Amino acid sequence: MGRAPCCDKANVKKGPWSPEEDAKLKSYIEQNGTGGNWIALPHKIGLKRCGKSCRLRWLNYLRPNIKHGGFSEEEDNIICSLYISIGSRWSIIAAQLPGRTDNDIKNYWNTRLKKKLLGKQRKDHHRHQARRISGLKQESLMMTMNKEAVDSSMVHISNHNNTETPYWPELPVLAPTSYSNEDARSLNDHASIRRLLVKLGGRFSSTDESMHHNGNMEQFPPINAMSSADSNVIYPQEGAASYLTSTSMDPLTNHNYPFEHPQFMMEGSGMGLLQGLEQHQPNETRQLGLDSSSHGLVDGLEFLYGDELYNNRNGEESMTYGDMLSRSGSYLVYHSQIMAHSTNSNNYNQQGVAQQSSSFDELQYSGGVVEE
DNA sequence: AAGACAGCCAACCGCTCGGAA
DNA sequence: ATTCCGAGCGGTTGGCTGTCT
Repeated sequence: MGRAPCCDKANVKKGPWSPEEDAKLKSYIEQNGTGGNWIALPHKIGLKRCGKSCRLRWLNYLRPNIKHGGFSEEEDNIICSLYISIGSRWSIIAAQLPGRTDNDIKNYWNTRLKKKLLGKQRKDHHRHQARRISGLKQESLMMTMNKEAVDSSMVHISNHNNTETPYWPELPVLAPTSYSNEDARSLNDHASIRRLLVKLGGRFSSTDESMHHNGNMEQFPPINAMSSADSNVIYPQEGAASYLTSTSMDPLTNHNYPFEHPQFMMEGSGMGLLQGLEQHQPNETRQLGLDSSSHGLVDGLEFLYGDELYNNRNGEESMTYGDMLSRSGSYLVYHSQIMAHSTNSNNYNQQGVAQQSSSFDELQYSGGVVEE
């Protein structure tokens, strides 16, 4: 026997909302809030609508400060990079874009962004194909060697080259907003952030865990350790230094991204990454035993890495796929922090209005040290 | 001018999760 | 410990609109 419906389908109106219905719902919620019960709400105000439908209408359309359409380039970048990091978790992505709803972003992705990226990919595919081939054999060997790490869903955060400023897409500054004490406490709650990341498929391995004492590093060698003689493995540092609490530095606009100070590694990030990539290159990423088809991994990341990736293939300093993964993993961590922060700082008032706080200032985590 | 097609987006559906009983 | 139920989420659908032929 199936589950009982949430409302009487026969007496419920479907389809587009009329202005009158909108007005009724909006004025009621603005005056009284949702009352914490969407199912009962339509009966209270005499709407022949399902509670779920009311909730959706409010959240996606009637709620104050909702933006529709007109996505900026910066928003595009955030959506794309988060999608690659975490996949289709639209609510989390939406939390990073004030005024945007998950539904809006989902629609935008499905109708425009995906095509935009795939179009670019197809175009660039032909342009770059020849260049790829030359570097492919060596890279695929490395990736095969790293297969075990990937199979373990592990991307170990490492740095391609400490002295080199990597190319990262420009990201918008998320304007700091004020916090209540409670918000600040919650933001400083490492455990809650970690829980979120665990929930998202990742794992903190921070200084309070035994990562750098118990041989985990050996168990999960850094993915690019074999791509260079001096594996720039970053180990967590004892005596955690606050990174983002330094006030003069904007954590987003300069290049001192959190992943330059990683103190943790992520499990599952590789799978999240690949999950996202599979949308772009299903056949190729599916074979992610990372054989010669692993160049598919690169496709779809071009917008993150620019042509540098391909251009470098001609030079001596060519970026390896291991580097790619490392950077991607770092980027994931970076975004995971955004997510963690967002989740902890987003709260909803009684009316369901998102109280978005985007400051990074309260998000503390320990710094890292690079072993050369 | 009109039919076909594609794109877009609001809304629905069904599932999972978590809290309350 | 179990069941129930509402909230929330992501995937999908259907209809409207614009463009092409």
